[in-house]
Amino acid sequence: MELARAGGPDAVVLREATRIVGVVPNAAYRHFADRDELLAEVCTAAMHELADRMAAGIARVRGKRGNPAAAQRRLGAIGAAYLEFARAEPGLFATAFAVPRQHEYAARDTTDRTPLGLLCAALDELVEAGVLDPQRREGIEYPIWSLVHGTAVLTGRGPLRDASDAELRRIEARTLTFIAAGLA
Amino acid sequence: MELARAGGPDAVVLREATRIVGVVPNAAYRHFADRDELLAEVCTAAMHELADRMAAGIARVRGKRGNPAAAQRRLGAIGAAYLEFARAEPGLFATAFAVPRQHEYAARDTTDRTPLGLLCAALDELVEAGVLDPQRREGIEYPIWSLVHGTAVLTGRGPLRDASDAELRRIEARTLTFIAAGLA
DNA sequence: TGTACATCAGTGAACGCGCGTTCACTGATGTAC
DNA sequence: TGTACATCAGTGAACGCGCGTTCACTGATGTAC
Repeated sequence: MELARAGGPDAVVLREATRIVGVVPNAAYRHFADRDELLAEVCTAAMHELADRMAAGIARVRGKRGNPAAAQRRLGAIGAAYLEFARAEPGLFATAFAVPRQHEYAARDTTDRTPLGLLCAALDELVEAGVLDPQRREGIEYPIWSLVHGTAVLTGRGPLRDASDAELRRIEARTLTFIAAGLA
Repeated sequence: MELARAGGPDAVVLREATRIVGVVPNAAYRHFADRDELLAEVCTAAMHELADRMAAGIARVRGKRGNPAAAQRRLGAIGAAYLEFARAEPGLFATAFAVPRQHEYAARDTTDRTPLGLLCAALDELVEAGVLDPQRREGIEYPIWSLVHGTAVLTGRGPLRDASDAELRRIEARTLTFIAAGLA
């Protein structure tokens, strides 16, 4: 995780990991079949870290379930936490999306706190609160996820990475506004 | 370009490139300062390739400038070309976004066919055609770009990569619909 | 209560590999006088 | 018209590096009888 945090998935190097732990390189093979398995576990952990931060963002919003304003703020908190994680931890963010496949962590089951699960729950609440038309609910998690993810990628490692903090904030704000417009 | 097409930015290996050309490895240093400079040029070329395909998609749409329906179809063609490129050429797509910074290719100047430039031009036409409220025009290229890019990334190398063709088509369709909703 | 044995994390040494990069060089091509 | 010289793409040989991975091993810990 230390390596991924500092340098992304490519920095997850088996020998270096054993060095950090203070152990001889081949000792790693007691715990992982090979380098790929090590990386896969780091990726999964990074994805959980992201989900945890999103869940924390949601938890910080007061207001009981079903309240329209609270439901909207919860959705906003999800997006904000996602973007914040990508900005604060670019290495972990890149790593989270480097290997694992969908079924491993994007299940709709919300109990295991996956990013997609949390988003779906928030959207369901929005329907429940009467903010989002039930007819528009199905599958709308994908464009929303894409929008936030795209913003994170373009402004992170992507072509917009050189934007100033002010520009960045404006771009992120527009992203969240656009989602609101798309839901209305 | 061959290497990037097949394996993304990491596959752009100096020695392998010289092997393909049929030349001794150090001959490369007659043309590039080092491996990074080689990669940078490949990235730029990949980005141009993307822009070219987008431009070709636009050109395929009939209807004169300012016509509302044609303007909308042109915007749709841009998004479709972007997603099509990401799907058909995942290696080049990843490479295009691996290194270059914004100012090198995302200028608003439309004459040099950059992705952002083409998108902005299409949005300007949408305003001109009376489809998009001029007040909403400023900066709206960013969420739109993010949305399409996010979809390309999540369904390409990302967690949604295992989706079936049918699911993929549905996700892409929802992406374009969401954009339309966001513009209305 | 004591002994034999299995388990298992870690050791030490070594492997082959492909990489980027440096060096002094050659030999063809074009240019100046 | 011919000769001297600069330019420059490519050569051949070598470097050090860090990587993932394999091998036979040790030594502590826990368990069965």
